[in-house]
Amino acid sequence: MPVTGCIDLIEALSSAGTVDELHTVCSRLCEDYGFERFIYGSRIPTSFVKPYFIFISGYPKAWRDHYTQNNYMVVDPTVVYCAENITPMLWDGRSVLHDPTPEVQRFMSEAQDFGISSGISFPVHSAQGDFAMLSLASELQVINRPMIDQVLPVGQLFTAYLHEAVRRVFDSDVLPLTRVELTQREKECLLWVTEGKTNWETSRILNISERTVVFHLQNIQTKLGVSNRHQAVARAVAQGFIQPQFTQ
Amino acid sequence: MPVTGCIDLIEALSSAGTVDELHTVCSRLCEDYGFERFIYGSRIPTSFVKPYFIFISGYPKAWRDHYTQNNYMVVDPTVVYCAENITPMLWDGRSVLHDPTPEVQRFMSEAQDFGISSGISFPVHSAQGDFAMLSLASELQVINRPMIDQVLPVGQLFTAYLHEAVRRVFDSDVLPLTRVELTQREKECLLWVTEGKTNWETSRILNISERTVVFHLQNIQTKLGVSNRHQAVARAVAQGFIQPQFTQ
DNA sequence: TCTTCAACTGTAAGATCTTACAGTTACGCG
DNA sequence: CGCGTAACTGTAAGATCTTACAGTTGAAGA
Repeated sequence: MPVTGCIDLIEALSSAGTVDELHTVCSRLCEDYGFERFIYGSRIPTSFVKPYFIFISGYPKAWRDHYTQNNYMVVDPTVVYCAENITPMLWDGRSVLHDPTPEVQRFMSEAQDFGISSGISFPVHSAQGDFAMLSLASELQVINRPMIDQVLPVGQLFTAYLHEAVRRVFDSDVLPLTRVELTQREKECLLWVTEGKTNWETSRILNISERTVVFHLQNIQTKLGVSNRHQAVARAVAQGFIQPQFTQ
Repeated sequence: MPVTGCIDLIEALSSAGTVDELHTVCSRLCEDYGFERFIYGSRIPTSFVKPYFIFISGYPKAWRDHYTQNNYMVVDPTVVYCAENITPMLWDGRSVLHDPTPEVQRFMSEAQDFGISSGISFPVHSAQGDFAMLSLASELQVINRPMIDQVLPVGQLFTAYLHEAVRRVFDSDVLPLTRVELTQREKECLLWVTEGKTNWETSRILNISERTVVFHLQNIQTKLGVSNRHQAVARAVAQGFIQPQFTQ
């Protein structure tokens, strides 16, 4: 059934330079694998209370508006699932969801009114703390297994490349996501903070004065634009500035 | 070429209950897609300084031992790449790596002495902060494109299911990774700490006394088994106990 | 050579967190 | 009705972080 090779689609993503081009590639994936609609969304941990969201929507505008107005992200079972998992989720009006709450049932039935009846959602989580997902949707009441089996591997890979492409496009085009760099020493100081060490303890570990530890941590706070050490730790960990060590 | 369907392999993962069974499924993937060797590894952020590692190795034992003794995780370009990225990495002795350092060149040549010459590595990052990767390796000097194009989509999906299965097996079998639960209120308090708020500010936001904020944060520290608030924040963020909000 | 930057250091007042003490209230479950 | 649990509250001493002041040193690049 697929007329475009999976590799071709991925190359198309890599060479896309605008959101519109990405939209087109997603539409092609949809068509090729027998779905009518798609939507991509991602959440960037610029803040925990008010993160930054990116959407590329192939869903009906009316449904998107309704969705946003009702803050359906917290209800949508595909979002809830994908935020916690790494494997795809199949969904349709009935069988797939385990004991849906009335709220979720209402949500699914409303979606169906807009032609979003069944589909598959692919989650992605990045080392930089991004959460992204791509949903492919169909008007079919019940999910079509053979169709799914075909799109399953391709979709998972595609979604990873799609998110990578989105970040590339947004980092160059749309400004609000500025990446800062921490120096080696700053990361070292921060590492020991995440391990529960005090300034003094860290100074002994790194063999520098306590004042210098404070100095580096102050610089981190300035660079990250945060108001205290707790926020700096949260931001740095969430965005992958420091990762668990490989060295034992 | 693949004799086993991709879906069958994934079902085999889901029904596996031991590490040995997972090992067998990975071997089957290898065979089916024309690779000789595989290795799966994951890093669980139990601590930033000394995280917990899990390996399922289909690599020669001698090479594994040599690798561990030399702490090659910090040199291995596939690990370095996968720790930062979400898309697969193709590798072989020459072309694929951009300006390898002498250290990396030596590493690649040593690997080759053990029959690890080229291959593909699939990264996975989970919402719980796990980092995992699966490498499929071949003795071929130069990477075989048609072979790769076939395994690319399947490998990405398989790796996600593999990691899920590994966590399932380890959570039930091997004890050291005990998951704790934070209450709703505890998460709320922690959320505002990650946003840089003081105890007093948080108390105003949540409409409780400052003492109660302290109380919840103390409970979090006890539950997570950490020594202060910074470590609690780092651990909670790293392990996905709190995620950026979906509600605007 | 001049500039930039990482890395480093000291003092001190004030803000905030940590820890120890000792409780109350409301809810669900057996 | 007892038990466990989430959620809540007060006081106070001591530990730790934050912010303000004001710098030096060495290496890399223009």
